[in-house]
Amino acid sequence: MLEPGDLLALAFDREAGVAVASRTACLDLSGDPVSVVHEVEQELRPRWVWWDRSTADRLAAAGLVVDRCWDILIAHRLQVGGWSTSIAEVWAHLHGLDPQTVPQMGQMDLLATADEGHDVDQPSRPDGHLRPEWIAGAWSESPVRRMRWASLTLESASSQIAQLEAKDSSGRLRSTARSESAAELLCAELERDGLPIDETEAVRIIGDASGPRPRTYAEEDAARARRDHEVLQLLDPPQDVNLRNPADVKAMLRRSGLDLPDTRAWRLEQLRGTDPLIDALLKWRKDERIATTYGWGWLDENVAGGRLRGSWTSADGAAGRMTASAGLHNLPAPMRPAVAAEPGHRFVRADLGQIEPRVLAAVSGDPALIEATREADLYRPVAHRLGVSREIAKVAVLGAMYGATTGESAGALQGLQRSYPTAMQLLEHAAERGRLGEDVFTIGGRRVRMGGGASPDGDIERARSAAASRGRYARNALIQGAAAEFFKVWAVLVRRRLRPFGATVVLCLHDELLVQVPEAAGQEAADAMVHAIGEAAHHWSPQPDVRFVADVSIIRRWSEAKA
DNA sequence: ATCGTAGGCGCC
DNA sequence: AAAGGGCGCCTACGAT
Repeated sequence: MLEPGDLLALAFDREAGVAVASRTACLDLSGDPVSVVHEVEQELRPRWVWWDRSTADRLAAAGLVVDRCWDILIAHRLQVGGWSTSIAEVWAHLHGLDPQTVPQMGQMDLLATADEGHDVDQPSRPDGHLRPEWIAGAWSESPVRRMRWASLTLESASSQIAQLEAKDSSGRLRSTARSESAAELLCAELERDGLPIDETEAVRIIGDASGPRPRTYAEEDAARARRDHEVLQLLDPPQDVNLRNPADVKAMLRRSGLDLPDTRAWRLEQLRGTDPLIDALLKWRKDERIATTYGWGWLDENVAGGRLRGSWTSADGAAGRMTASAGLHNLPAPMRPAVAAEPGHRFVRADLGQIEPRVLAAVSGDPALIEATREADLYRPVAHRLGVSREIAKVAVLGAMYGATTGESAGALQGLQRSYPTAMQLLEHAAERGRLGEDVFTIGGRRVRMGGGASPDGDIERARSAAASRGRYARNALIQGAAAEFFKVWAVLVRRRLRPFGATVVLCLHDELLVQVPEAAGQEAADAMVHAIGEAAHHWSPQPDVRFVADVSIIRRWSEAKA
């Protein structure tokens, strides 16, 4: 029988059945696959191994909760960068097969012929590649196939772990692969559960911004024309301007005596109050945003049964941030009152404070910056040390991490280099690699691809600008990527530690977690979320003395959180 | 018609 | 205070 051990490969298909493979046994478990997995989870607490998100999705759909896992594709992407990959490619990689010869799904018919005389109950073909039809689902068709699939899953993970440890003896890569795997599982659950929405409130907000729900296309056009008219009526010689065309808007403003390089909001915002046209245009854009992106169509398409659902990826961004669709990551502030805990429940919202400079202190090991993290407001000691205002210090630190070169922060940059040389050197080194087109690596071991080096010929100015852009990108990726890794360690710990309270994570937002919890458990859950920060830092931070802080509140609506 | 790109804005 | 990094999603537009 199965014994307590670390890795336990899982071939799970609710309809077909379930097989598991450990180092000592391989079983096709008959009966109810859901209760079987549940029992094994409770009794053995294994680290479940699977190939990709499809297993996480199946577990989520079955309502199964497991804690520890290893997602082979997630671990692979961590090492090769943000490129898409597949089971077939990772298999080929692990077995030293030529990636060019990986069979495609479209070739299945041809392969079936070429396969004649071979045992199609074997997962791999004579040439060593995995059978595409197995990957597509044929692995689950019989007990023997399920067991073979579980076995090769375990073998693949084991050899992947061996390769990964040979590359990184610190164990950091392995640790990142674990937390990133759990984050991928969390994404499957976020996708299934969605974010609680008070639909009545959502309807009210959308109605206020874009007018009542149109019943016909004509009504929709009329509402659109009404919004446009608020701006166009201010034009002295009456003109027909397409407000949705930036070039037209720029020309319109020039005719009104405003010559601007572009029409971006921050630029117009500085002119607010100087010209009614500017104010009207800014209001038009806010309303237009709600009407087009977060209006009736958005509500119909993404909100159902009191939940806003979108797709979640755990590391889609270049530097490994989580991404989400359907507005989950960019819901305008005026719409946030619609995000409301369900009856009898509360949200616990926690966001990591000043996460990027604290992460910079951790990954660089800069002693002076580590010292600054001891303060709840890190920018204060930095300002004191530089002899500048807090605001200037903040802009300078952020500018150093984003690659700003001009403006007020440029002066303070000198001071940063003198006071925090270790941190600044780390950033500068990353920027230099980026300019040269060389990949950089986050502290957790994620490869960030720089996509092609310097172009050999052509416009020198363009090449210079592209190199500078890559430099800024690399500089930021190191920090943003590390922050994303730390955040995910925290998020998956919260998922596990808060489960006894009946709490579920309902939103992950780069440095912010929103958890829904039964009303009575609010305070305990909030305390546990704060405690999990220290635990996450213990797991993740290369520097034990770096302090991470959070702002936590127990609220009914997302909008109630502090500004 | 369908595609990719650019400008723009929402959030972090 | 400056306008730098990331993503998703909108519209318009030029190329195919």
